[in-house]
Amino acid sequence: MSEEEPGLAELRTRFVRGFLDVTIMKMLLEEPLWGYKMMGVLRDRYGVKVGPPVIYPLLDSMEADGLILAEEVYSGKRKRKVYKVLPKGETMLKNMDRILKDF
Amino acid sequence: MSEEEPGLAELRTRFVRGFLDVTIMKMLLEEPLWGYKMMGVLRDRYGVKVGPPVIYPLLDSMEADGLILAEEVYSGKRKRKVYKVLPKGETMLKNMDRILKDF
DNA sequence: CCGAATATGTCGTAAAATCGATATATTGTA
DNA sequence: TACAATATATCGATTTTACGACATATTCGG
Repeated sequence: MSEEEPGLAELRTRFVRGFLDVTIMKMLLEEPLWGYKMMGVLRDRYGVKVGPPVIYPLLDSMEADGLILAEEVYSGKRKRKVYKVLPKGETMLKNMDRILKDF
Repeated sequence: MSEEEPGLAELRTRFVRGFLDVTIMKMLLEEPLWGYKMMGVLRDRYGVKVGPPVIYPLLDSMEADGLILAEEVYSGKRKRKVYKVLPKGETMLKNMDRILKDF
């Protein structure tokens, strides 16, 4: 009916995909998360489908960069790698805020 | 000397490259620009090198999408395609602002 | 006890982005 | 008059990124 607007949803998807690392760290400030849970939050909150081949290598590289740190949490025999943001990651988030504010 | 921080400059480059269309429209709100001039502004203001094979097809597709409109301006025999932002482009910028504000 | 959901992870290809090189023409400067 | 800068535009190869499909193991509900 209405002509397609330059979709808010599409822009948000672009932003989340383009700054998935930053988005993940923002999410981590709100609640403890592990890879599988992140995929669900990204789907439910942003409508962005992020699969295992995207999330797990990304989390590994972010940890290697010193942005986040994993802690292995067991509930029974099930292992979860719960992440938290490190100081370097917090600096990155502050820099991101500055860029977005200036824009 | 100091270890590399999660660079403000690198983040800005990522943002500009990832949202080159949006960045260009923001620039167009401030001053009239054409492709060649845009490359210089992007280099001088953001330190982002954007070459001809990137800028010209992008401007064409943005015009095809109805985001911007080109006007051919002649100074002598030299042709410049000066762009302005169309309503659809303004809507996109407003949506972008909303996303960045919510983030 | 079986299937769906949870949880992490990789392979290999397919799609997309990037970017140097090239092409053409005009204008300004030394 | 020759060279640098302005201005638009494309080709093609390389590099990067995305993503379906697969693999493995645990847990929970019916």
